Amino acid sequence: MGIAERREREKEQRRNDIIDAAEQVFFSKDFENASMDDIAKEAELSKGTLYLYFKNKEDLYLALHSRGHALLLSMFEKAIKKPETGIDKVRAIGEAYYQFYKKYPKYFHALIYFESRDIDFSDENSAAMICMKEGDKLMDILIESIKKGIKDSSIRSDIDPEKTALALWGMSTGVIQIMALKGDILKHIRQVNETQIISYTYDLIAQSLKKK
Amino acid sequence: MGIAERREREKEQRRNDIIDAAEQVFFSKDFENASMDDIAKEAELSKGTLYLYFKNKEDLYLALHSRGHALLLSMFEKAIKKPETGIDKVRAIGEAYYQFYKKYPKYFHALIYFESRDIDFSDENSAAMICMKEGDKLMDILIESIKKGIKDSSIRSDIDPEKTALALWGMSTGVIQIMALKGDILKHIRQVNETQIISYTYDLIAQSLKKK
DNA sequence: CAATAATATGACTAATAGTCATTAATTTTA
DNA sequence: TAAAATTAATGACTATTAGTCATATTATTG
Repeated sequence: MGIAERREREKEQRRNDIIDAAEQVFFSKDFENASMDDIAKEAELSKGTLYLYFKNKEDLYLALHSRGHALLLSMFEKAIKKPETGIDKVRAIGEAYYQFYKKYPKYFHALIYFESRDIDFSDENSAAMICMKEGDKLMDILIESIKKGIKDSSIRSDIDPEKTALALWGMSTGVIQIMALKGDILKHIRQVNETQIISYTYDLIAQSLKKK
Repeated sequence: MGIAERREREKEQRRNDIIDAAEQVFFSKDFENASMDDIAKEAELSKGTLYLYFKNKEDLYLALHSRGHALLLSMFEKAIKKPETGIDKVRAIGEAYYQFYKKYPKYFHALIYFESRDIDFSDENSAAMICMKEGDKLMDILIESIKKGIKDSSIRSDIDPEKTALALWGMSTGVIQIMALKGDILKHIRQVNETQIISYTYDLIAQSLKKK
């Protein structure tokens, strides 16, 4: 059936158009200040139509979250290609994460926005759950790089790859987040610069992973 | 003038009563789902009165943020008393931070909630700015402990206390935050436990600070 | 070209942040 | 102490907006 397929394609297209519009609006105002009417106007659709494609405002925002994840994932995949050793791959992932934040600060913000909200994960097929699983792919890349590092002896063999990946993930997110929000003020109050702090932190972390 | 003083006291008292009510409501529902009408009812006041004491809903929430900061500060101050060496003080601060999250998860949430929002710091005397300065006190304790560690040779002398404190702050917040939000699911998906990850992370960090 | 199915619409509802004219309570003054 | 003045409290009201649903439009099919 060619017609059914075309309709499916058109539906997907429209869905994407809506996300495009949402991106425009969510990125110019923030989640709270962006209204569904704004997005509908931007998409040149009625508000009701938005709700045909997305359960609610949060669901639509999570679609942006997904785009951000996909973007970050591709950056991670690219980042681990060049470095030879595991430790260098890990470091490259960290660097890619920071570059992601620098290039796409709004996407970074979208990612962490939901990290700081209590989300309902009870529904196995909710958009939130799908996001969670996407995040897992990022973790897997990190875990594999750590394992590689243990094998090639660039990383201490007594560390646990999963726990370490989780720790690295939390630590790097935390530091980038603090700089994202307070970087400007910290530059005034203390004499520190964003990039400085990030690479300083990464150095600290790398030291504790490296085989001596 | 005794009367003016009493009025001042009464005003302060009422302000606190409102924060008490807000705490009840914000901690049972979350920021978005708690309404000013709810809080007014809880405080047995009219909604208009709330706006006599607080500029807006965010301002009222920031009052909770302040309480959280004060609580955390007292825990930090207590934590650094016992340990002798600087590195042990730093570790004790980290432990206190985690204990704060375990004991007062709602306060922890209130603290990080605003870390993930873009806040307007343009007004020097805004509640947000005051919060920011309170956070600085926490940083100072950390910085002093690191300096102490350098002096007593428990911490490497080639690190920068300010940058390190900032890095530690971001890292520990990030890890606790990830466990706060996803700890339960991670327990299912991966075989990791919250306390485990936190102490594992702290060990990693401590290793990179210690003098070898 | 009906009849049917799939999409889209926007007026409407309910909820709620924040305001402000009015009322109540307290303090000052004469 | 009683009127005037100041300060505090009220809640009806406005504006905004997430989400719904009966109706209208468009596309498909027999």
